[in-house]
Amino acid sequence: MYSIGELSRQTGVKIPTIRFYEDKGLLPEPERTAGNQRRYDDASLRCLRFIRHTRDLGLPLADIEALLTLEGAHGDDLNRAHDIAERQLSDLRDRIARLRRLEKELVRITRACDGQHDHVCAVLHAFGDHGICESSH
Amino acid sequence: MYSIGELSRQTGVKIPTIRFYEDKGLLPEPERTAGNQRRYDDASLRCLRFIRHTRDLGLPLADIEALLTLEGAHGDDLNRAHDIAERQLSDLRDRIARLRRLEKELVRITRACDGQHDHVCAVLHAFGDHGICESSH
DNA sequence: CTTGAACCTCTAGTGACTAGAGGAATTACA
DNA sequence: TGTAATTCCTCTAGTCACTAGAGGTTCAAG
Repeated sequence: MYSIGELSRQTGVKIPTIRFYEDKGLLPEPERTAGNQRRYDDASLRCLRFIRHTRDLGLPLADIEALLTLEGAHGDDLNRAHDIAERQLSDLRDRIARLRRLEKELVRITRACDGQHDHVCAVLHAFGDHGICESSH
Repeated sequence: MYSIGELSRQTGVKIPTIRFYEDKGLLPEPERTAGNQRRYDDASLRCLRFIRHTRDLGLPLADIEALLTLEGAHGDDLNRAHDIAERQLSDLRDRIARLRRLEKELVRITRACDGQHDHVCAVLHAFGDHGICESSH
């Protein structure tokens, strides 16, 4: 049995966030002491680790909830879990591609006035200048 | 002179968002018609395009505001603009590196049950399994 | 048995919008 | 000039995923 603080230490999830997940129905309501404090078991620990990990992967809480209700599912439901993962992957690839384009442009911008800022810095101009960049974003 | 709708069409920024920027002090308060509707000039249009573009680059509104107040600045202030751009670039590179790691892991996860979902889908297991992945995130 | 750390609930704030209600102004066309 | 459609106005509240703080209670160690 863990207190909320211990659970927090074990998982790296902050205490208010744990309570927030409980509130949202992602984490099952734990037992309580006579004094109303939360006491968690290993199932809760695993569940919270699952949430933490999937959050780190960038899944929104709604998707995580869907996955949690699918646990131990069979047949079609499993396809749904698979779908969530695939959709997530393609989202991720989009995000990466987009950021790569922006990186290029930021490089251009910072180069624009590297070294001498004599009079008018090109950075400000470059920031505002959408026309220069090759890709529309 | 543009109405708010026209400005929105020209820049791709949604109407409520334009008003929101004005509220936050990013966009100067425009003139109004006798009937209290906003009328924008080309300076506003340029300003909004600047905001739009820098937002697309991932800058938070606070940084954008800082850049806007630096417009036409000299000397040390220009270094600040440069700093904002450099900081933004390194943030961006961090984000990209992180997402690349996550991509790898999502690939692993989706591969885990490609094809046959006979009985227990490995996706769910893989999502929860933090130990498998090479990098801690 | 006392003290200090950890816990409780509840409200409100963050960033960057977005949606909707309820009403007023503008524009297009007859 | 009339009227209907469209656009605009302000204001409030909701989104997501937390985070911070107030004010009070309970637990664990010495």
